[in-house]
Amino acid sequence: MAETTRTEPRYGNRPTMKEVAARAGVGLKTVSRVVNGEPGVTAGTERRVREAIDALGFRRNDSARVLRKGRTATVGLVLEDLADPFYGQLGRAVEEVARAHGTLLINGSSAADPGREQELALTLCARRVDGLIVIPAGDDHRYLEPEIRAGVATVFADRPAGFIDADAVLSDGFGGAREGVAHLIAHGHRRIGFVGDRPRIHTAAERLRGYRAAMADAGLPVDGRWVASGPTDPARVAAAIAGMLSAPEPVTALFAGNNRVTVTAVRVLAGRTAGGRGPTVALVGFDEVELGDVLGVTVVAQDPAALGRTAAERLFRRLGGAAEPPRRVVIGTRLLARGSGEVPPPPA
Amino acid sequence: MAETTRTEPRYGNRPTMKEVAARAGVGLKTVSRVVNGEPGVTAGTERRVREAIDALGFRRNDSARVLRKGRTATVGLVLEDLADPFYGQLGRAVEEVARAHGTLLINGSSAADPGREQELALTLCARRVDGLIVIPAGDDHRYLEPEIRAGVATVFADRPAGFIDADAVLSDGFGGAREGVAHLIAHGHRRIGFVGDRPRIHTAAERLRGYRAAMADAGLPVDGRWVASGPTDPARVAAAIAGMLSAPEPVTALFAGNNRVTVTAVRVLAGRTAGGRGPTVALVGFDEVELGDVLGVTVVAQDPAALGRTAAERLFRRLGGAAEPPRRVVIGTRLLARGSGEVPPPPA
DNA sequence: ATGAAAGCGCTAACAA
DNA sequence: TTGTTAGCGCTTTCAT
Repeated sequence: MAETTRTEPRYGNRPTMKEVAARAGVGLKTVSRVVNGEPGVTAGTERRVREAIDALGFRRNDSARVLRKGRTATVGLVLEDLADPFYGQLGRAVEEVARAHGTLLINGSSAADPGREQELALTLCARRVDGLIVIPAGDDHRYLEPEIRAGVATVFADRPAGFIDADAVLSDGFGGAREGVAHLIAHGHRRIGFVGDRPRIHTAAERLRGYRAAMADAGLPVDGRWVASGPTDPARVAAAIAGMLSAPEPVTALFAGNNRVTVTAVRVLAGRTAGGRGPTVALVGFDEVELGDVLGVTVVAQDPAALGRTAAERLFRRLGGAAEPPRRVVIGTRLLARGSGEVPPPPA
Repeated sequence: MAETTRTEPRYGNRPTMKEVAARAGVGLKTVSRVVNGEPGVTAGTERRVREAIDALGFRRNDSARVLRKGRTATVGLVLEDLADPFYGQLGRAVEEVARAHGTLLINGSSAADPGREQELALTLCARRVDGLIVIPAGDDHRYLEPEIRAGVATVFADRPAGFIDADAVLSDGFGGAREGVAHLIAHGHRRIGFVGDRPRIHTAAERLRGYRAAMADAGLPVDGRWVASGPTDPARVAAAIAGMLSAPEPVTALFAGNNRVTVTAVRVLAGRTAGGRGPTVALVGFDEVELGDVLGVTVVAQDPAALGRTAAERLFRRLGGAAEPPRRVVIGTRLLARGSGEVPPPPA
């Protein structure tokens, strides 16, 4: 045989352009032209090439194309959990914008683990995504500096980047929480509990800040036992709520710092009412929950799709060459009064 | 200059292994060894290489690697809608299995459009995914034959493939629907409505078949006006339900063919009860809805995570070389009685 | 309108 | 232990 080295790859046994060219009796470049719809091929030649393509089941190898062209037409999205409807909606919105730009989206879950966030983001960079949208799990993003310098457009969503200056698209957690808590105060509550995520999470901290601001605005004190910040697994949340409600001076209303907490709070409060024990407790949740309208759950709604869409549009503006300084975009929230937040406190 | 051709790519301005090698004063292959953790490099050499890597901000270009190695360590997942919690959970389960196999998952939404399903699946093949999990939107998958022949392992999930013989992992829609409807019959209902998706969707057809089987088992007739198969947007579903309930001989119970229908049905029925008009209507839904437990919605629950996990495991078994004939795996459902399905019909 | 040659950044094979 | 060479499948450049 003629070859000196015979290395094995070949992806199963996929035909290459070279083979298509041989079969069609044309040059390699002509096949390339046909495959990419470039001009300069006569109808007859094109037909012969297409026949060879179909006969061989040829499909262009995009890895080789990418290697040569330098652009992958791919963007990455690092989110927290694909199974969470909030991120699902956000991701879907990003996907649609990417699609409109002829770009493939690769998304992956960090599972709220900073190490996984970094691993995933860097894996995507190794695959040479043109751009990256990150929903931070960690709070230090300096690891992305070399990538950004090398030209990977990067936008942060839902939470800002840590220790680097970059675009960010956020919900108004402070304003939303403040409005939600003020709503409870307006309905007569004075002892209001806050149950939210770990305070090192930016969104959680902002919402807690909004809670404190609303209380301060009304001249109300905040008892330390009314604030429960930590992991939002059902067990911990249920215990925290139970504690606040069984204290000598129990809270008469709850502000839930995210949708996981709201769901658990609804369950706990439903159980209390069903059992007939204790008075009805008012509830306002941050972020929407499915069927919240039917259940009458008052919430401060975010717009996850707007968050994703805005972040993606910003990313593609950058990819298009926009060189403005990094900006922070804040997306407003909406208070949806549905019943649970309008329950007055029991008469003293 | 020495070069004859100077082509431009270079991905922004990323250093290559060659440049790292030059800076570290070693050969290209030595850098490759360090980057890939291969043996045969002294500690001192390795240190110098690592310094060069850090100084230059080098990151291996996986496109080039893939081109050479022939395996991408990537699998694709074509699902219907990332924002739907059912698919979100399924996707997340696939992601975890892929991760455990050191593989990246690329998922994308078909938006229930067969054309988009095909476009997305073939795009993933062009990127040379090693394997593919498809949740069909269309019902003809012959377009995948060349890909499968070329070695792309393919598994279908939630719905079977059309016109090709391939692995499939499905929920027991027939058995689940039959059980759910039998449950309503056991509670005294004789006129039961079915609201589901378009019958050309395999899952929808199976569930409708289960409904008919349960009715037949009990010797009950099925009035054509009790069956509404079509798109499950809220408007159409609400209209269908309203029609069934306002007929001269109205249905006394509803079986909802998917979670979208269940949500709309809950809304419609809640509205009726709130208005005080008409009797309470029993409801059993196929597939879980969030907060369904709190709302007391009786459902036939699927296990989307099990579906995803099982499909992914099957895919990786194939990638590992398993050559068994294609198999269909059916995952059972569970009836969760929570109240709405145990309401008796009004006295005649 | 068509094709030959070079090379994208990496890894496999082989030599030193 | 380390380096050199060839080539993965494609696009770019330039010649015909």
